[in-house]
Amino acid sequence: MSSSNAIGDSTVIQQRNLVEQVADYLTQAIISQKFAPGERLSEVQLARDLGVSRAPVREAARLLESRGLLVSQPRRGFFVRALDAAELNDIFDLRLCLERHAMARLVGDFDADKEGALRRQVEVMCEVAAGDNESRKIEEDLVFHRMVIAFAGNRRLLKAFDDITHELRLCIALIGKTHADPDSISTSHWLLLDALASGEPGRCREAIDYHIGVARDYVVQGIGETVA
Amino acid sequence: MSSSNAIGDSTVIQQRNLVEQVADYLTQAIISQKFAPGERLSEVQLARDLGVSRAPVREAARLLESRGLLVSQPRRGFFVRALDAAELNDIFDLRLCLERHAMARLVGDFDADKEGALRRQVEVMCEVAAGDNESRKIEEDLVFHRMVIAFAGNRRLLKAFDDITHELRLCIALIGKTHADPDSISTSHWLLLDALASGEPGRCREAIDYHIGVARDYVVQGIGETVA
DNA sequence: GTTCGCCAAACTGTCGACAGTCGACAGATT
DNA sequence: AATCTGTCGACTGTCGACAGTTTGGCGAAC
Repeated sequence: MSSSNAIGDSTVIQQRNLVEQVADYLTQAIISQKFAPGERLSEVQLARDLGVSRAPVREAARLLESRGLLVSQPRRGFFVRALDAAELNDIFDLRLCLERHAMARLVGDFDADKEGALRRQVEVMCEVAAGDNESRKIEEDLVFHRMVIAFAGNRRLLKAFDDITHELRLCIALIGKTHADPDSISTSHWLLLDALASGEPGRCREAIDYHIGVARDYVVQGIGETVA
Repeated sequence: MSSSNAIGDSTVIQQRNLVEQVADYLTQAIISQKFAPGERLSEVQLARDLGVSRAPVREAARLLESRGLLVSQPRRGFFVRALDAAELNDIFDLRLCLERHAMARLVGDFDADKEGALRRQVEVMCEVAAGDNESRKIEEDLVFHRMVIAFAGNRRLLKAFDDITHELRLCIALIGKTHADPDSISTSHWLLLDALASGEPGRCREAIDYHIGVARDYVVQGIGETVA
């Protein structure tokens, strides 16, 4: 495995699709704010920097466009997606829509296996929350929510969630920090688990509404500070 | 000036790039069953047939992949998406999830303008339902549901709906016919309108659950007959 | 008759190149 | 001084070509 930050250092990269590698590089660069929101990306320059031709760069860019990390203007090229407060609200509203549905579907056939798996994941999140690896916290959080949706049994629903996952990473990265309080994260997720274990759809809905609402308010407030 | 970027009244100079044209061609070919589900598509052959090079064909294929009309296997190429009953169920379940949410959001600020627009669309659907242009029926139906979601005011939600729209067209085309009874279509949509106009979230949910449920059962049953 | 291995054909992944188009800048004009 | 216009540079859209891989068929071995 070669270094992850640069693709075309000195060794030529093989085997894995160039498209995927370029896509990973671009994703990382966008998430880590190496490219500013709204910045224009030149295909030729990217190809030069990464030591590949324009074809894989174009395909990777199109892939990231479909994931909402880039936007393209005809004959002008690709730009890093810039999110405003309204778009952010929409994303979290859609997330709420998907997770509500998943919780409702899941509470119907919740069992010990699923509960155990989710419980272990929350424990992992608690461990990570103590440290200062911010991106790891985000990823483990997303893993939990993805598990909930996966357990709901609708693969197309899971795909829809994966689609907005990249946008979630982007907007969380934009405000530069996760939830301030580590305890609040864990308790919030324990509440989701309790609601599922209770078997009551009403409690599930309350729990997920509260959970997503807090996350949305936090991010929207954060983006407001960033802009202002 | 009334038309600064237009020549004449409605003729806008727009040179559609080859990618879009190829994408449209492929979409039409897939929807109209010109390509069988699961069939492998050769980039070179498509390029030859369409008189273009492989680059636009590849990009168009990638676009259709992101829309769920094609699937790609590394180093093997693109295949026409084949849907089974389970995937079909998942798609309609996700559609229900999205439309429920949109109805709930929309019923909050439903007004005469929106009601009028939706009413006119249903009337268009009634006119079309009398004829035998099947694809037109499907399109006008989708227009109605898209309007509902657009009126809900969440653009990301609308994008999620647009994403599954292509898959909906595909699976409706697979069973080869729309709802048998023209009257049932119109009444079913009038019910949705009445529910929205009533302002009661409960009635909205009932109406959309019934509406999508009927459509799903119809399609799932249809695909069962096709396979069996 | 079946299975394995090899070979040729076709295909995908990637590359470099060309042409048309867009935006910026300098010069001309009012 | 401000605006219009012509030119220039850079970039995207598209193309044809090459290399490595996959595929399907044919023949040999069991």
